[in-house]
Amino acid sequence: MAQPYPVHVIEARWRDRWERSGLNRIDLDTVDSDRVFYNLVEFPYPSAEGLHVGHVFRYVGVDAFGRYQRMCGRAVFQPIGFDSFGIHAENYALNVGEHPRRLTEQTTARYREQLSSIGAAWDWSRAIDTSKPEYYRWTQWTLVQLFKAGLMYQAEAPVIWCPSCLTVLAREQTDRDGTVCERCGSPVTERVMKQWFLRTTHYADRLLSGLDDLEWPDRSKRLQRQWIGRSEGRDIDFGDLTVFTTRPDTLPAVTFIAVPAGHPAAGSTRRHPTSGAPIPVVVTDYVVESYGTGAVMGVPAHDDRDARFAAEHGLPVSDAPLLDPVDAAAVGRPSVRYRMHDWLISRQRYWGPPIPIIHCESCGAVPVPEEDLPVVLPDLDDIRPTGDSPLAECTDWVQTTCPSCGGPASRDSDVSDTFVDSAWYFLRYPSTEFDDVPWDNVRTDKVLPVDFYAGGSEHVQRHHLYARFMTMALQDLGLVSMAEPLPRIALGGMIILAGAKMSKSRGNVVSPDGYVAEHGIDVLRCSLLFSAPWGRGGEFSDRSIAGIERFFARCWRAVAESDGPESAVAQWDHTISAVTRAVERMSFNVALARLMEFVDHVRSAEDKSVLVRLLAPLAPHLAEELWHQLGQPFSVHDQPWPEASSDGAAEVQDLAVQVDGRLRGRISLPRTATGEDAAALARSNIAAVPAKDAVKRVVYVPGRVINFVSR
RNA sequence: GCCCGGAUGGCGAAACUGGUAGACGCGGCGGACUUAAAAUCCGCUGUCCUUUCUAGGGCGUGCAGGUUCGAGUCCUGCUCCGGGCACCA
Repeated sequence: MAQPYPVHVIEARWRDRWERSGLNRIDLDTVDSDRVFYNLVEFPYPSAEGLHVGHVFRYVGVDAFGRYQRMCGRAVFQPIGFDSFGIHAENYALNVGEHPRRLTEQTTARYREQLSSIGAAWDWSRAIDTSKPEYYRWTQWTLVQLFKAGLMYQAEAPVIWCPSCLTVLAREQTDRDGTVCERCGSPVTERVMKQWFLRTTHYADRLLSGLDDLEWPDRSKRLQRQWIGRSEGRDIDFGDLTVFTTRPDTLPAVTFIAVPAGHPAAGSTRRHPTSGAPIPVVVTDYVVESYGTGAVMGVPAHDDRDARFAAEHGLPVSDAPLLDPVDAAAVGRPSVRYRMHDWLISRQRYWGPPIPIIHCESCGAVPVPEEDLPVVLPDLDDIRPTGDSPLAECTDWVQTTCPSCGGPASRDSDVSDTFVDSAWYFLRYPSTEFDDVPWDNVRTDKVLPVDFYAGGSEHVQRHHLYARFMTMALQDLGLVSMAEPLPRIALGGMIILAGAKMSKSRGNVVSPDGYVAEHGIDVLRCSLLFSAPWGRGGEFSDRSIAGIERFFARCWRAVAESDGPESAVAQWDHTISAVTRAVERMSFNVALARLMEFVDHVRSAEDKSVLVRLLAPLAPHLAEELWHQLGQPFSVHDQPWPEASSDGAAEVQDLAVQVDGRLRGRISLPRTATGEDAAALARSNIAAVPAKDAVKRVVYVPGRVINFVSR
């Protein structure tokens, strides 16, 4: 469908002008802290398939929101970057036989181009890339700080191992409930290795209580609470064997103690702490070694699982009376357990920041001195897995001297989890030009916390939690002043195709490129935003494109043409407040609907700039062009957001007339009319309204309904 | 198993805090303009019944109840779809 204007010429022209004029950048040195609006969206992992329309949907919603904030007078800081380290890139590189660095350069370049083409007001001058030494230097620095503070430690832990691929797998790289390797289908095994952990459990209570004050979706808070999984109970000693229970009142009815296979006490007995009776310690398949004390009281009379197990194995059931609350509260010792574990950050992989630790026979684990950072990831030719970390093969790199004693030592050959990269990246954006500190405290205090963080629900348990943990830890170390970096989060909906999330492996990725080439980015932006509320998402469809193109053409003509006498338009107020409300709650579909209703009135309007300004966050290029056509100075995006001049109460509106709650007609009168006026008007216009003495009650809701109740 | 979200025309959806269900758009049908087409514009478009052709009425937001003058919205019990956690003591 042809537009009445040259779409691509206009879009290219204005995007170029915005970039040259620095429209999307703010001066962080001179800006007033109160005006800063840090509008952040989770930075993408640059995958090989390129940006798809689901990304575009998420990003343009965030962009529209940021542009709106800017017109409301905020100094919007809207950076973007690339989360380019990680297993996904590494695996893809292995599959196609390329080096991850080269592949990442390609995919990042393509992402940069696509992200630029969507017309979002990114501040590209502050872009970050987690796989670049100038970034991961500070990721490593952060780990060194945590290590020095005792928040990073090494311990033996099981990892998932694929005996066929000779590699450690992440849980996400397994199929069928973590039992087989997703790449080769072989059954996976467990292997115990020494690994690095961050002490997230130390912050469990603060991570939990901090949630109360956050402006997050209830869903997010619930998921994080569930993930942290705080559970209060008692530790009870059965001799040398301690159990954890949340039901100390059932202690008298204990008939066995359940432990997992391999437990040293399996097969023995312990004395019951109160009755002294011998209690067998039995192996069950339902006790988790790593939770609680790894041993559980078996109470068949009060627990279904214990009852089933007792029945199957001929164990006795006790009907001893339960303890009353006072006695129960005196049993054992109070104990709090968490489902959340410390964060295992070691990855026996290649494509990540080397863990900045040197192992020395005499000094133990020594952090790399800050002046020696970054520990640069060596450029290995062959990163195919051999059964050990790829970096361990690189002996020139591994062999080093101990920073503490100067003796021979070796570098840790693991890399850190990608989630470490993204746990602090929001601190880096405002300080990208500093190469002597990870972030400048004046900058950080001015710009953070993030005013609006737009993410996906897939990141609630991990990324959002790790970001909070990291910030709390850094606060305790005196390195940042805030505890909560992301006080306001909104979760964007996902765009799916044929019922599934878009991904290359499913072969259902829809690229924005074709649509942009054919219709321009503003049309794609608005048709995506029009098809569903931003927070919901849904099945991808290009059906709304035709409607958006017609709407744009009507906007163009409404501005370019005039008919009849020009007059002030009373309906502006209604439209302005409706669009404002819709944008505030990210319902851009409704904002567009209200503008569509209104556009034809603009032809005879005195002040057409209102339409153009309301359109600016949604269709930034078209609005800029229309603004220019109106003879207004560059840029529409610097203009104030229109304000409604009245609440519209005096306007004549329709009022529903009901009898006993059933609709019987409609009358028109201002919302300011009294109940008497409304009742009289209804009675004279609508035959179904009963006589006065037959009415027991009249319910009048101004502007909505008048209901005559006869029963 | 536990927790959560969702279900509204042919389709995407709207409905502020319990107050006119289906805004807006797509698609469809009919019409105007045109030699014709495209584009554009106008009208109709949940469903059933009655009709003096102008309307009037019944039903209708997954199902069954309830509260209320009034329920898509609140409550109870279900069905289906999506998501999270999962032998977590």
